[in-house]
Amino acid sequence: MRPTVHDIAAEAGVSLATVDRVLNGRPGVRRQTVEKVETAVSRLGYVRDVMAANLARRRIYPLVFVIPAGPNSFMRVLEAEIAAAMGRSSVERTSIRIETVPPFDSGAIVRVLDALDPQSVSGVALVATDTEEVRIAVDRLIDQGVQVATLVSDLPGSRRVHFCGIDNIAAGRTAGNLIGRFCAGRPGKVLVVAGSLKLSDHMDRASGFAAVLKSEFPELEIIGPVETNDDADAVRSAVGAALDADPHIIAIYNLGAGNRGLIEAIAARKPRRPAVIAHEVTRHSRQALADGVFDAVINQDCGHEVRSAIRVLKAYADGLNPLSAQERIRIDVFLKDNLP
Amino acid sequence: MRPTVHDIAAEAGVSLATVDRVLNGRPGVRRQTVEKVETAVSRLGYVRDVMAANLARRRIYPLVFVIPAGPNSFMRVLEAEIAAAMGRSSVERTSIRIETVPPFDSGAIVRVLDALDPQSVSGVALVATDTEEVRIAVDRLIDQGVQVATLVSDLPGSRRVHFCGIDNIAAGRTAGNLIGRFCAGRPGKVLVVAGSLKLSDHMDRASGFAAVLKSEFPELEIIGPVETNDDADAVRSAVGAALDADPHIIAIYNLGAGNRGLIEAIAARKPRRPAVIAHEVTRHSRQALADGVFDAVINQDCGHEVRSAIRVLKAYADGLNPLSAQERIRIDVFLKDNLP
DNA sequence: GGATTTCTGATTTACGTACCTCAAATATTG
DNA sequence: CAATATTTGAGGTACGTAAATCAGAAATCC
Repeated sequence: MRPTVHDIAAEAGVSLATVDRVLNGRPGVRRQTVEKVETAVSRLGYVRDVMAANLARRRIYPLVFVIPAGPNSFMRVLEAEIAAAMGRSSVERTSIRIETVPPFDSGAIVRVLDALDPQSVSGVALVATDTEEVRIAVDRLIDQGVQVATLVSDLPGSRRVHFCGIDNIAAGRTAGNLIGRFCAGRPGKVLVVAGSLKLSDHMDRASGFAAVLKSEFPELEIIGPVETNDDADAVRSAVGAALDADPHIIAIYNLGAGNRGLIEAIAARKPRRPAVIAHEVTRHSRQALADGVFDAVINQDCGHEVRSAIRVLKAYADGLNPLSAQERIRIDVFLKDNLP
Repeated sequence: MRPTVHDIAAEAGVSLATVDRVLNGRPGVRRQTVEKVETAVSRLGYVRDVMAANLARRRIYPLVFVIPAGPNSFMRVLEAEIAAAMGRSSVERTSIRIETVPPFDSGAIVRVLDALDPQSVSGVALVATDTEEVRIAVDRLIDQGVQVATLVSDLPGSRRVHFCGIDNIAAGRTAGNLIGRFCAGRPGKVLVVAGSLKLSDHMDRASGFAAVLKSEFPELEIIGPVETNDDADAVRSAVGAALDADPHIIAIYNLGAGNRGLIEAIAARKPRRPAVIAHEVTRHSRQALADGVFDAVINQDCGHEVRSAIRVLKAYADGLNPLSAQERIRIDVFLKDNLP
């Protein structure tokens, strides 16, 4: 049987009320007594029954998700996953709010973060733009006792408790390795398309990709990265222009969004068939895989990311450590055959 | 606020005791009254607070995992994951027992299943051998009210509530697609190595692989599948013999265990460098990826499988439906760059 | 030494559900 | 209609914790 607060009280020779004060960090207990209780806790291996505790304190976890607005389908899928989590909130004892901000606008993120009431929010998950002002706003929230996790794009140097996303350098390397093998020794050029190199995730993918090509596939030469601000139309014209200008392009790596534009650009140049790798399974990329327009899609499971963010924020709010293996987001590689 | 049993009682115009009898399927309630309560439940959207319920009934979930013994490293990793889950059992309110049985021995599985006391076991997860006697034993357990889930290898035709594993046909197709692209149009032969075609997962992988090669890469000819009973030494000699006998083998797909033997066979024939795809990330396959001996490894996350099995069995034991997106096991594709 | 202040104990109520008992109401049977 | 069986109500205790109150004990101050 696992020990209860009663056992702790008996073991420490104090009353239940005192144990409660120590466990919940309330004042009014002498240092000596605190230690007695703490040794009893560790001797008996007591762990608070979170369910009973939540029941007793009628706890709910007020969480806020800060994500970019706009047409980016990945972000819209992310939003849908958050909405799905909101549907489970009564069971999971959460109360989730979504705040959308204009994409690539760190000022807007800062304003949202600063407007939060630290008393009534226990955790925040945000898709971060990697700028100093966001970093500062995040650290300020943390100082106010709010748990902050980054989602999809990390904020290195901040004190966020967790990053719910993939290792984007490794993702870029994976794309490089696949492109290299798909080209199978044939020399040529690889067009790299990015959204914005101000996003740390895009930057990381580009550098991982370049590193692998340089060291393992020197016969492939990189063109780009071309920046498109994740706009499908910009992707279409950029890719189209590049393909028309250079017949030696035998592969394309789109490490950002705007897959629709990429698909259109390739479709308009039918007979050519470059090896194509893109990111994120969406309606468009799924179709492109099925049609043989994309060869592989690298994906992060945003359902997993959202659920993980919720679990992690709840755990930290309770002073617990999340299960790291469960919270690691995989770099999924999808061919048309293993699409979920 | 979510509704409680009290709200249901008030809404249905009956007493708390009656609501309790209906919700927990206890006798002594007129059909009419049952219906009154049930309409109140659905009108208010009542869902039982599982935490409070578990607290009240001091519930623990006694679960049994039935897995093969023997040196198969994947199974040993699986066992380690189960052991890790046992370490969390006080928090998760589970009581987990592991039963190991000789591999490929359906009689032994049946004996273990038959020996279970359905009163004191709420769920069973088993790595099934696909035979009629196992199917019958599983269905018998289910009739006795025990929740049964299959793990890693499914038992089609049985009434198991859930399969915690991957779609192995799709996994085989994925391997075929990758091998085909890695060979990039070069004609040649592909050696397929299997453990036992009596395992439905191995059979499925083989057929998925063959289907893709036939339809999309007709320039590749399949040799095998060679059966090795998942024994590394058998794999080594079989692969070695095949490579020596046929210089046209340009790729190898090992869809079963025994990767150590595969690595040894290839290492002994240094200058040749076939494209190699294997299954499951283990110590050996991880090293082989890093060394460039394997090109890709297809993996199922067995930590995920174990955690999922536990969640699913608990959910069904409570009469709830698990979250399907969360419980879907991915077909992971690992190159050396995206290894976890 | 008395008045404070600080600490501690004892006790109670509550969370939402399970499960038990006992009595009362209603339905069924002979 | 009485006797019985079935159904329902009312109320309680328990699970493990949180949080509150109130009274007493101990330490500190002047």
